[in-house]
Amino acid sequence: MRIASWNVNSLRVRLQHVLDWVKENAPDVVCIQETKLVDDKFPVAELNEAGYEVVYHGQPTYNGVAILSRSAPHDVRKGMPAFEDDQARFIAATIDGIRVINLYVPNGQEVGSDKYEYKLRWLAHLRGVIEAELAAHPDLVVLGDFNIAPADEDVHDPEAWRGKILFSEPEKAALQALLDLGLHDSFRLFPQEPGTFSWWDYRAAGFRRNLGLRIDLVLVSDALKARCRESFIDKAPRKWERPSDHAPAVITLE
DNA sequence: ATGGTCGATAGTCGA
Repeated sequence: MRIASWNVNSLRVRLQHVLDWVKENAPDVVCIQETKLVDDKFPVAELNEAGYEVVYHGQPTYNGVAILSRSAPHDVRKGMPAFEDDQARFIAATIDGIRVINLYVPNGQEVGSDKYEYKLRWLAHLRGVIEAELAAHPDLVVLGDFNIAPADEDVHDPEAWRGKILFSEPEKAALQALLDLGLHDSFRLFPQEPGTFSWWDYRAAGFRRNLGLRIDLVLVSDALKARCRESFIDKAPRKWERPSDHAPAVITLE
C-alpha cells in the first residue's frame, strides 16, 4: 500500500500534475494540502475518472486539504475536534483499516508573530487529538505539510535557519511532542541521500540551487513502522513546468 | 538587511 503527501499549492493549477503523477506512481492514497478551492469547485469528476474517491475540506482562497483513495474512506473528520478554526487544515479518514490524518500545519510567517502563536497553539491542540487517535487506531499515519524541519540534516543551511520560522526550537519541540506519543518520521527509517528536501522557495532559484527544507513528513505509528518498506521524496514533479514549490513525500507499506 | 516568485485576486496577502 502506497501513501503520499503533496502540497500542490492550488489544485486548480496543479490538477494535471496530480493526474500525471498518480498515473505514474499508482499510490493508493494521496493526501493533498493547499487545494485553495472552495468545496463547490473541487474536481470530483476528474479524480473519480482517474480511479480515486475523494474527500475534501476547503475554503475560499487559502489552505484546503483533501484525501484521494482507491478504496472507500470511512469515519471522515474535517477540522480538528474541539478546536475553533476558520482555516481548513485538517482532514482524516480510515482507508483499508489505516487511519490517515492529513495536515496543513500553519506556516507561522515569522517567529513571535500572531501567526506564529496560532501555529504553536494549533500544534499544542493537535497533540491531544493525535494521542486520542493513536489510542483508537494503532495503524495510524499522520502526514502532510508540517511547516517544520525536524533536524539540521533537513535544512540546506541550518546555521542560517536556526531560530527562524520553520526551524525554531518551539516548533521543533512541538513536532517532537507528537513523535513522543509513539510516531516515527518514516523518512529516517531508511538510508537517504544527504541534502534531500521537500520544499524549495520559488524565489532566488531555490530548487536549482537545492536551497530546500524537508518540511513534508509522513509519520507512522509503531504498528505501521513494522510494515514500512520505503519512504522517499519524489523530486520529479518539482522539475515539471509550472510546478508546486513542494514535492510529494511517499511511503510504501507491506 | 532586503528582496527575489508564485497563486489568489484585483491591491495586497500569504507562503
